Amino acid sequence: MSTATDSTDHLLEGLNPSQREAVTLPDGPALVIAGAGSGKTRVLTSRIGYLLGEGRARPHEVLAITFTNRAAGEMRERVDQLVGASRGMWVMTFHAACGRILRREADRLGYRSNFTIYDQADQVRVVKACLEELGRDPKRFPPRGIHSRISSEKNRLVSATQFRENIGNFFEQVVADVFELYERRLHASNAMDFDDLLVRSVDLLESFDDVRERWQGAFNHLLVDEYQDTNHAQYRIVRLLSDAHRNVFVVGDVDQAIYTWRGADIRNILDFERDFPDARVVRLEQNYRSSQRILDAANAVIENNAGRIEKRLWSDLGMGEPIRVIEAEDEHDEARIVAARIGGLLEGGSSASDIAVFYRTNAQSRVLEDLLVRHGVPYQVIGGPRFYERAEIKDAMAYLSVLDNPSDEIALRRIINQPRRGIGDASVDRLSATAGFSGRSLWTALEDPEGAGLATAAARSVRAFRAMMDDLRDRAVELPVGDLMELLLERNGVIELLEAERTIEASGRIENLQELVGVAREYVARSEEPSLAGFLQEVSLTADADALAAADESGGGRVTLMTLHNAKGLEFDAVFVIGMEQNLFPHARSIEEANIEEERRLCYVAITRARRELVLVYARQRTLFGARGFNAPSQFIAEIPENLIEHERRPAAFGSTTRGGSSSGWQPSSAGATTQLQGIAPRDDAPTLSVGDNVMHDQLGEGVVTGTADGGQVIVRFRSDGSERRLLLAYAPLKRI
DNA sequence: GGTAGCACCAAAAGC
DNA sequence: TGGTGCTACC
Repeated sequence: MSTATDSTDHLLEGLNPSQREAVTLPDGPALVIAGAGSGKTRVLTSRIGYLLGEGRARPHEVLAITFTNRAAGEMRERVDQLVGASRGMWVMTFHAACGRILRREADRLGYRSNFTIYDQADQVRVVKACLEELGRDPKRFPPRGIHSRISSEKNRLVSATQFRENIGNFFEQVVADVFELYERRLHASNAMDFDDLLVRSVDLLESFDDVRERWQGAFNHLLVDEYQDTNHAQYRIVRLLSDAHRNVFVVGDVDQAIYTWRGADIRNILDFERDFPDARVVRLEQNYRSSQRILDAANAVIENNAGRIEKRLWSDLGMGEPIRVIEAEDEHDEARIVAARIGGLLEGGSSASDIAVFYRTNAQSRVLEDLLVRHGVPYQVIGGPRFYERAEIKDAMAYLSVLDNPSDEIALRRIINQPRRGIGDASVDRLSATAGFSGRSLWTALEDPEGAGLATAAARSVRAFRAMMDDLRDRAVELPVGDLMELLLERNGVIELLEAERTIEASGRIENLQELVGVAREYVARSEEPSLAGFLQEVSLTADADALAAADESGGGRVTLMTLHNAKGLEFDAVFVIGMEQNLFPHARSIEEANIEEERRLCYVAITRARRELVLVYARQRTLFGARGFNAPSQFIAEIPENLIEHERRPAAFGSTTRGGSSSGWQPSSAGATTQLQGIAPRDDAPTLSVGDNVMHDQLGEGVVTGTADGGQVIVRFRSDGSERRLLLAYAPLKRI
């Protein structure tokens, strides 16, 4: 019998022997090799519960690291369900944990604890500004490229100075110059980028013995999920924080490492046993998700990779259905096949939410969406524009950033003339230059606009802006952040302006802003110590507020479309992978860069998402970037043993319009309503319409006239889809209602 | 200061 | 093909 006491018995119920072994391991380093669908989250949460139940750790002594906020939230929830004790426990991402540590120790590094966190767009903007200052042509040196180089150097803990010592060509020379300037600018703005959160934490822990000891003592158990996704900086943090107690419990799967292109270093997991020679290693190979046939396919494919830890998934769910491989004529045929098969599954009683379609590149979703709409299949696309990247949200957040940290020049520049208040680029440049001369911040320069040589009108606007911000800063002291947000939106006049616009887009923006106020209120209600800075920190580390939440809540009853990368961690009864072609998947770029192994891992991830049914589709020809091309079927198809596959080949297409029953009644809608009406005789009973009239269109439904134009044109916004169309009065089937 | 037109480019995306 | 970012204009 194990040493489990009554309080921990229930944590081990239903675990298989390997899972149980992992959960109950003694203190010391541990590596859990967790295959897809092997219950790793369960092992992690049970392990935490077990440590608490055994009295080996108190909640605040546990640091559990995940890679996404979502995963952190789920883990916290499951720990709560298990032992109801996640309060005070650090269950969060690397970035959030580092941010928290850095806020407390900021002064050691010459930062103020209210430092701002720049997101990707901010970072690129700074790079661009640096290039301009250095007089480098952004065409020859694209800011995004320079930025990504700087970021990858930082993730490898290479400083600007170290980088300069090893430059080999002119491009790197420019990168080195920008790198140095970029770091100085961020520091001057009391700002950190995402990489800084990790890099500065390493600096902090390495440079200050007392700080290191304090944080090493703060936790006595460190757990890391998705360890194969750690980059070098994160690896150093794990080492630094676990050095004293060495209770480091990492879970991962090399075969699911699909993020090396963004800095993840699989050597971290491959070398774990070298780093910790006394590490206990547990393999979780029993899969609770898929049929054996699906696992056989996954195993066979991944065995072609060299750099891996030997592992073979098995399941007791039976052999299941054969894997279907289908040849399509082109991407339209492919979409038709998938839509029809999905239709069949739905008729057979499957739930749409149990079905997913994966593709390598986002652009592939479009054709399929068309077909699903025609077939009346409800679907959702994961990915796309994110809540916190929308302009109005970023503007509102920039206001908050300036209120909290007026040194944040990027944020200040963003809002100083937003909404328009007559402070143009020229004025801002003057203010900034004046500030630069006297070594002050742009914010300080706003106190004396005349001193910077601004004209009276501009100076007045600057004073008014500064007065408004000062006032808001005063209010920020007592006002909860939700109320503060509401107040500033009222004061800066954004809502009023949007309301005046009276367009669909504007009311969408208002809704977004209201949602943001709601998010802030919700933050205040939920936090132990709500603050403006805390809210900013949380938001800047959250990128996906709506996309994934929406997937959970409104996702019921919808087929899910997403990229292969987004599929990690999810599972569906039926999985379709489209675009199974050489050059598309594996992607041409990966082939060029000899990165086939990572693409193969992506394929492994895709296959192992399926519970019962897996359909792989390739097209003989496809239009890419406007050009038609032929590709061979993906090499990964050939890597699946033939006896697991059932091939289906459609008879050669005769002409696409006559195929597919449910799409037959559909009429293609051409781009503009005016062209659609070509060849129809003009009518003479056309109504006279003016702006504001409500109208009815035979095909497009109800709408409102928003303008008129020469040649008898009328501009109508339709209620059904919010689209605005230019119609010819003489032809359009319109009547006033 | 706003936008129409045009040239250019094109993988994936967490924090 | 379609989205984006810059220039040239109003």
